[in-house]
Amino acid sequence: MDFNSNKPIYLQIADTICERILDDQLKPDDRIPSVREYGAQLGVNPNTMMRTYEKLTSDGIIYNKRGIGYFISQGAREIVLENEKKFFLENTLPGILKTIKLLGIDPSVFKENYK
Amino acid sequence: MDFNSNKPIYLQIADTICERILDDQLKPDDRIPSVREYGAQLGVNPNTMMRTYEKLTSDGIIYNKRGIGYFISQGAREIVLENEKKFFLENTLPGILKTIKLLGIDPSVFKENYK
Amino acid sequence: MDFNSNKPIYLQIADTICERILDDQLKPDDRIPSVREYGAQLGVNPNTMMRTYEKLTSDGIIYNKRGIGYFISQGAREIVLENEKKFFLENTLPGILKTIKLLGIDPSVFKENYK
Amino acid sequence: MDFNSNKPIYLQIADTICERILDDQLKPDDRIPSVREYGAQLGVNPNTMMRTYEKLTSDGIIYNKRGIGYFISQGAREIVLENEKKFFLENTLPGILKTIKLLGIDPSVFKENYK
DNA sequence: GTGGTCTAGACCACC
DNA sequence: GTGGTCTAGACCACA
Repeated sequence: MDFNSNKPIYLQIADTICERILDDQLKPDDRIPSVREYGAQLGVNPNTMMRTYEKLTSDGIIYNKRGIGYFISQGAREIVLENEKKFFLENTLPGILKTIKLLGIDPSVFKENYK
Repeated sequence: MDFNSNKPIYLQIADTICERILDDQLKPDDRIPSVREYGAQLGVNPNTMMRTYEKLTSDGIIYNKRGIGYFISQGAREIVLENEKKFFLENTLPGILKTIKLLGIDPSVFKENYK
Repeated sequence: MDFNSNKPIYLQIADTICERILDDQLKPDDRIPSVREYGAQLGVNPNTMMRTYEKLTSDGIIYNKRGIGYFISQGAREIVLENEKKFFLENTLPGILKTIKLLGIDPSVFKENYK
Repeated sequence: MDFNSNKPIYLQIADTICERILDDQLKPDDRIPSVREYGAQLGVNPNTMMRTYEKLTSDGIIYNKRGIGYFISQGAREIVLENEKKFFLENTLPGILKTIKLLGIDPSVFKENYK
């Protein structure tokens, strides 16, 4: 957690969870800690955790059983991958291409540094 | 101008100016419009324009003649290039490599889409 | 059982029981399963079942013999019918009329879909 | 505002705004009050207002200009109508039909009471 | 125990 | 002035 980042904490936490899903550390129907528990763990207010969980729920990545807790959705990994892929191709890639062209950087740096 | 972007408007405007410098549409000692004029043009508050000019001034990209206006600095193009190159190699590149690896994107997309 | 519905689970279960009463699947003095048994059947906490039974008891729809179990009351069917009729005419109907008027839905959809 | 309703306040407020949109009291690009102003008006915490505005934004009904305020979206009325129609046909109608059948209510009550 | 909603008050970036 | 995020603490319904 970077408390000074310009990226909201609740989204940073969401990202962390998404990464764990991609890594298969979190699998469908796994329970994730309660807002209170996780909040205490991270030194963050339960309300902030709640915002994270709301966001992930509306994205279909986790689901809720009332009074019990939050769980990873069935299609979670696919949704996360899809989101990130989309974000990359739409937002990141065009900027990159424009930039390296402007800066005169050879596009093969990517292949060379790719391992 | 994208008023809903998460990127501050004043930085979006700064970017626009930097791009014109890179394109040689703006050359050293060219005068750029006053905050009022430019602001009216873009439908933006003069205060916001002022922040743009302050930022570019502190970067050494433009300079001010009191009572006359703002002008492109001598080394402007080089500074802009240098800034962007540095930013790209330090901040953007590592993230890109990590991401495309995670998403299973072939690094040759860059070469293919490069024109 | 829909664990994500905004309707409490204990009320969903109560509704299920009421429907069986209306259908004559459950008749006066029939015994209904114990909270443990029924709870296990539905994958629901016995506490939740208890709330269902408490609610139905206070409505006079079921009654309890200590140490033996819960049973359907004599007037159960009439009570359920009465409750639902009252609820419908008081709460549901006015909202429906307002809504279909606003949405421009023809009130004959009811007659058409009624089978 | 009904502070004792089981429906969250922030959703009640959202509904109010949606109704005004349907009534054409609020038209595209109209500004709605700031979270502080509207909150004070309704005797509600600005945070609660914020939740309302977040919800409506994610539904595409209003949009935000940073530092300026929230405004009605172009397609707002259509979205609201669509949402309510969908909700009615999917959630409300089936229950109604089931109920009136069970209760032995003649479906022509709708036509008769419709004005 | 769990989540869901709400308040009060704070700080920040941006216009 | 605007929204956006966060904390602390409260109360409630539900399991």
